[in-house]
Amino acid sequence: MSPRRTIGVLSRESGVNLETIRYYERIGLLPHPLRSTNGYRYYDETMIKRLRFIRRGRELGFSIDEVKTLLQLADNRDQPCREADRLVQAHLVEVEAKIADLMALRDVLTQLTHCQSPTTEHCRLIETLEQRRCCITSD
Amino acid sequence: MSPRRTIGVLSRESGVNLETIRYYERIGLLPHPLRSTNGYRYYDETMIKRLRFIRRGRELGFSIDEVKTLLQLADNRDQPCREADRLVQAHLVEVEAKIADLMALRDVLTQLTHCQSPTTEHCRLIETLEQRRCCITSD
DNA sequence: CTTGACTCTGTAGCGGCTACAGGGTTCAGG
DNA sequence: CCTGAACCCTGTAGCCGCTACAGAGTCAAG
Repeated sequence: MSPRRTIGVLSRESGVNLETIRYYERIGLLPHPLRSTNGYRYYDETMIKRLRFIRRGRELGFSIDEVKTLLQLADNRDQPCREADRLVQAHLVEVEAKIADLMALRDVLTQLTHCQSPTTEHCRLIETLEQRRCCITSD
Repeated sequence: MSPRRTIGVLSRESGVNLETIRYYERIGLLPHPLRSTNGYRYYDETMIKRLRFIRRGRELGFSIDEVKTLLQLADNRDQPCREADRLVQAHLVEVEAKIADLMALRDVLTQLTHCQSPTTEHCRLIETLEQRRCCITSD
């Protein structure tokens, strides 16, 4: 008999932090597992898959709620793919907006680098913070 | 006599949320203002500048602690500009890393869009979450 | 005198974890 | 049989940077 899959084992197998697993259970992202008489959680191997699914979804930047939806979609395979596609599209729009924001920010910061002023009296950054109307236009 | 500058007025003048101003005072980013006998905070016009400075620093993505440092630099103009430059550089590195991350993410997401599968049985996103090793390489 | 707009303090919530404290359990080595 | 390490448990608090109350006091216009 292989040793039973406690939370620590599952954590190592799935690559998800042990405390995070308990957190996911608490917020309803993971089902309540079986408990031994000593109160320990024991998991079957389907939980590894489920946690990896969650981890990948999070790595792709989906929120917990979105991951929850995706899990439901994965569990009910007869539903149309449109919902998943919609999530991806919406997320893609957000990511692209964030990229644009950061690139504008990068341009401003680049202009502020390599200021060789011996004092901050004429420091570009400080002057920018004090005088400019607004560096980032959107919002 | 113009009406005294209460926190609400300062909020409107600086573009910083009223509750945020109180929060900044609490964490030591803003000095304690004068108080009237009724307990109301009253601000002089230098506070507008200070708050705008903070707001712009935040818009540029600097953390509260970094903004605190920048405020000190702005207050002590005889110090070399190097410290400010160092902050900008470090921040720029972070921003560029984040852009790179998001662009990789965008590429993955783009590949996942426009899945026309009538069910999620062969949905690209779901399959990706279930099967792929890892979409984002770094970490 | 009332009404409504302001102000105050203190605390709790957001997301997504992470890190304890203070206890119980299990197992291997001596 | 005992000890100690390595687990496990619950519950709560902290992180960041705000934001949103509740419940109270204050002020000025009509």
